[in-house]
Amino acid sequence: MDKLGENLDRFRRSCKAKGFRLTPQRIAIYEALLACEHHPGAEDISRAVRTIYPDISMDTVYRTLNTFSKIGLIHPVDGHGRPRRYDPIVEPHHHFRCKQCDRIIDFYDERLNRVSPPDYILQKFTVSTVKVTLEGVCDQCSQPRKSTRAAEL
Amino acid sequence: MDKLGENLDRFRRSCKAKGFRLTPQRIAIYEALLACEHHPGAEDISRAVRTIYPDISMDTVYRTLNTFSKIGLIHPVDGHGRPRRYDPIVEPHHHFRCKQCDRIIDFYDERLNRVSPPDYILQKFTVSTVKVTLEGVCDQCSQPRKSTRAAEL
DNA sequence: AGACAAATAAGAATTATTCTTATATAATAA
DNA sequence: TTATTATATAAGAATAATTCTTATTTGTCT
Repeated sequence: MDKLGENLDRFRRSCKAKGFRLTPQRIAIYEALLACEHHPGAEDISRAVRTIYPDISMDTVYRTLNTFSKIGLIHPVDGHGRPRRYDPIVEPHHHFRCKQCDRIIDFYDERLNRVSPPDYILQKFTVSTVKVTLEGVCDQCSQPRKSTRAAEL
Repeated sequence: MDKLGENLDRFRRSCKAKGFRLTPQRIAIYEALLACEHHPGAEDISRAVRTIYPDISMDTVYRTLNTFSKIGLIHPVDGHGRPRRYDPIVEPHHHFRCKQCDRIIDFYDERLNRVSPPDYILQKFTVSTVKVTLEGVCDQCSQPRKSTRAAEL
């Protein structure tokens, strides 16, 4: 089975397992999540899904993203965020965020996966996640002409 | 000079240097930033400043935080965030965020300061900041009784 | 002290998100 | 396969954080 199929399969199983109904809206939203690169927000998802279901409501998009998030099918990027953006990739990986166009680009690095907090922190707090996030300017925005900037400077 | 004095002094010089006026509101807001632990948001700042200037407007608080942020006197926590929270400490350090009470606790670690992105990323992107963020449950919230939780479970 | 650009207060406007309610529908069992 | 029922949905109101607009005030530099 290919990656997309695997994901869709996991999605169906997760819904079943938790007793959530497999509605066309949910399927379309999950497919849009997988298709949208650079970590879509509710608005991106809504736009993508509307090409198939023109009457989908924003509320459904938000509610569904929250639902998926609760089952662990997707993760909100950063923990804090508004407009909140989501990541449908659940395997360990890291993020680079472009300060200019606000794209968030995945990357994988074994070394970073193993970054660990200092002992005196581990003794005091229960640490469940360690996130390494890079910020800077992406390849597209570095080229003065072809920049696809979507955010303020 | 003590730490507080140093900071206030840097603050005055930064304002002068950029041609920003030294208004009582700005001074009060900057002092509140230094005094508030765990990375205050606009509401926290407003509450603190109101004890001295009861008529300060939320707009002034927001506008001033944006101004400070632009001069690099403070940094927004996380990059994305709403309610946005600020960090008046500009020396390199790291954050632990408690998922239960939402406190953000500073910690220092030389090893983490030296975490570096993989080469293939550095070749493609201009990386200006590397942030290591921990999430989990803090010491206060681990003690079932005395928890000071302020956020949803 | 006087002039002027910059900062402020007040409140309207905007944006992202959640809530409310009435209707529709997926899953289940008859 | 249809009837039942709990769950999901659409529509739009409500909320929260932030920004914008405008008229007024106030640092700063003469």
